[in-house]
This record gives sequence, structure tokens and C-alpha cells, in this order.
Amino acid sequence: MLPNPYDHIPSSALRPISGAVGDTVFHQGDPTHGLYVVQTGRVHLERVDPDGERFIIHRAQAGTSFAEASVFSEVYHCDAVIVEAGALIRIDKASVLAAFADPAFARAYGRQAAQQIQAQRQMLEIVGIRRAEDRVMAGLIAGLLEGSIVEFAARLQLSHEAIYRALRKFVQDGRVMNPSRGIYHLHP
Amino acid sequence: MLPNPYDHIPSSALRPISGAVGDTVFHQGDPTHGLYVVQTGRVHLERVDPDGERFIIHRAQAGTSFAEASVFSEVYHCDAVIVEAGALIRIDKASVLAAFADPAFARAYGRQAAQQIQAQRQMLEIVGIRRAEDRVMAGLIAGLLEGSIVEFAARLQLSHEAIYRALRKFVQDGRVMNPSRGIYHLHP
DNA sequence: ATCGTAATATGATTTCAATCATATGTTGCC
DNA sequence: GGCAACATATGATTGAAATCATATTACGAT
Repeated sequence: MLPNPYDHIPSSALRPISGAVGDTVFHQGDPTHGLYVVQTGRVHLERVDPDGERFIIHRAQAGTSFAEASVFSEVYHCDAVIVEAGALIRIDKASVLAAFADPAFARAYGRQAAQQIQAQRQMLEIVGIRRAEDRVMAGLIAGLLEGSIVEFAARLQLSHEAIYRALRKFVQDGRVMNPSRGIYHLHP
Repeated sequence: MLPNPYDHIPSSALRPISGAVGDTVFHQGDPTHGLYVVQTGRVHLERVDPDGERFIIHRAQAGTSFAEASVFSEVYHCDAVIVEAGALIRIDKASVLAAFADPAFARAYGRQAAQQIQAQRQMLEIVGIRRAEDRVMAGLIAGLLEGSIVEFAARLQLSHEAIYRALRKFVQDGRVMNPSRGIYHLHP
């Protein structure tokens, strides 16, 4: 996220929003306003099915944006619900569209989008690997083991126990080094 | 993909490529050339780990593009291998970057990217659902059951047997209609 | 028409990851 | 220093989905 595309948008177009847990930033079917950048807190995008059952489309973390697609469409079929209090910035739809006339914004946006797409593709391939061991190895190769094993497990959508077992196996097989408790990395 | 961003690129910048199964379009670490559009056939993007084991980062289908991120970086850490013979188009890196000066291209690219990101996010949430029944229901709600059950199963990363069982359950519970063999849809 | 292939559909069995249980190590805090 | 909360780590059990097996049906090619 080095060259943040939103640096190229005039600050007059940025609308700060603060919200409490449970607040709905926008509703499914609302005429859309623009895109949102999460500065702090967490937001879930949820879709409500005909039976009233709701399921989560996306979990937006601090430092990420959401509802980008709404800039290009009349309606957006999600509720955005604040699940951890924080601060958001809303950028007007028209302002985003106007910003595309600035090649610097356009390229920054394109770069960010392309990287995100690539990262997501990789995640889809990785979580599609059935065997826990293979998935963990793919995660290691992809450099996803940053931070704790618990976070790594969440990223890979495996239980942390499954991660420990796979790592132990790799260490026994000499494929992974475990220089100290909680530290694992691939043999060079 | 209605307004295809690549319609805005001068045809002089489009380089047709044809390849046979097993051909490598580009190698990991090659200086990058641009992005590729798959017209027919299929291409895999693979990464080779230190042990020589290769794992698939992405499967590019006909009608999709790949290596978009390479436009913004010096190197791209994948091999692109043709797994089904077909025709590709390569668009020069410089041509893509230049095209961002055209607001029509920039917006079309932004729209396409935003939609793709949204779709991928949704897929990540869906394949993250553990229970087969819940995953199938989420897939139905998301409108992913287009075409055959086998394709649906592949999209959801479940065995087709698991799909049939879940669908049968839903039909028994009256949540899904099965007007004829192979046809399933949600009750309104 | 019929042959072959693939999709649809279910039942039986196996596998493997989740879950449960438990212990130790680590970190921050009053 | 001692306690609480959490991460690390493994073993035992369970459960759910994959796999295997087997029909039936659809569809195109010859």
C-alpha cells in the first residue's frame, strides 16, 4: 500500500465517520455514496438472504478500504456493520470517479487493485488445498507465517493444533527449522 | 466485464501469442513484459519453492487476464504454463501504464478490478465456511450455481457428492426446489 | 440405434482435521 | 512476585467430508 491512491484525492472529498459497535454504516439497497477507508476498528459487510439469515461477505480491517465496487454501481447488496468501534473515512462516489482523470491516482489505484487481486488469488488457491500438511507448506512458501501460529492458523483456515502437528512433522523431516519455541522457517 | 478495459488500448499494443500444452509463457524472475489476456485455452501460474516443489498460484481461464500486477513491478514470481492449448494476447507493460492517462481506460479498469476484488472476497468468505451444508447454502445465495453441479462443487471446493447430499437435504427441508434432474434453486 | 463418456444421484467406508483435554511456557499487570 | 490471559505444544476422541462403489440418466458421436 506504499503509494496510497487516496493521497491523490482532495481532502475536501474525505468525510470522516465515527461509529459504535452495531452501527450500520450503510444498508443493503441504499443508493450508494462512495467508498470507505477503515482507519481504526473493524467493519463487516453482510448480506441478508430471503430467510433472514445473514452471512458475512467481508471483514474489513483497519488500514483497508471497502465498498470500492459501489463507486461503479447504483446499488450495493450488503449491509456494512461496525463490529469494533473506530473511525472511517467516506469518499464521495463522484470524487472517486473524478479522480480517475488524474493518471497518478489511476495508476496508484490500479497498482493497489492488481496487488490485492493477486494476493486474494493466492489465498484462494492455498485455502483450496485439502491436506493440512500441504496447506501449511504452501502457507510457509507464500510467507504467510508472520506473527503468531494462531494468526497463521486463522489465515490458513485450519485449527492451530493442525498447524502445530504439520510444523512438527516438517521439523522431524528436516524441511523446516525450529530454532526456538514458536519460531519456524523453511530450510534454505 | 461489460466495458472491457482493453478495448481502450490501441490495437498496435496487442501482441497475439499462441502456445501448446506445456509451453511456458514466461518464467519466474523474467523481466516482466505486461499483462496477458487469455482468449482460449487455460494457463496456470506456478511458483517453484526451494525444494523444486511447484504449487499453483492461479488458474487463468479463457476470457480472463493474468499477471496484471507485473505491470507495476520489475519481476513477477511465477511461471506461466499453458495447460490447455489456446491463444493469448500480451499487452505491453508500457502500453498499459500509458493507458492510465485515458480516464475511460482508468475507470473501466477500476470498475473491473473492484468487481473482481469483491467477487474474490466473497469466494474467500464462502470457502472459509466449514460445514458443507452451510457452504452450499452460501453458494446458492451468492448465485454460484450456474452450470453443472460438478462446476459448482469445484467452485465451492467440495466434492460433488457433498453437494448432492446437501442439496437433497435442502429439498427435503423445503428450502430448495428441484423441479427437474440437475436443476436446483432457492425457494422464493 | 448403440456406444462411450460425463453428469446425476446415493449408499458404504475411510480418512483426516476438528474438537476436547491437558500441560507448559510466556507476557503483562497490579 | 504472583496471578491472569494467552501462546505453544501434544495426545485422545469424534465427526464430518472425502473417497470408493454403483446405478441411472443424458448427450454426442459414429
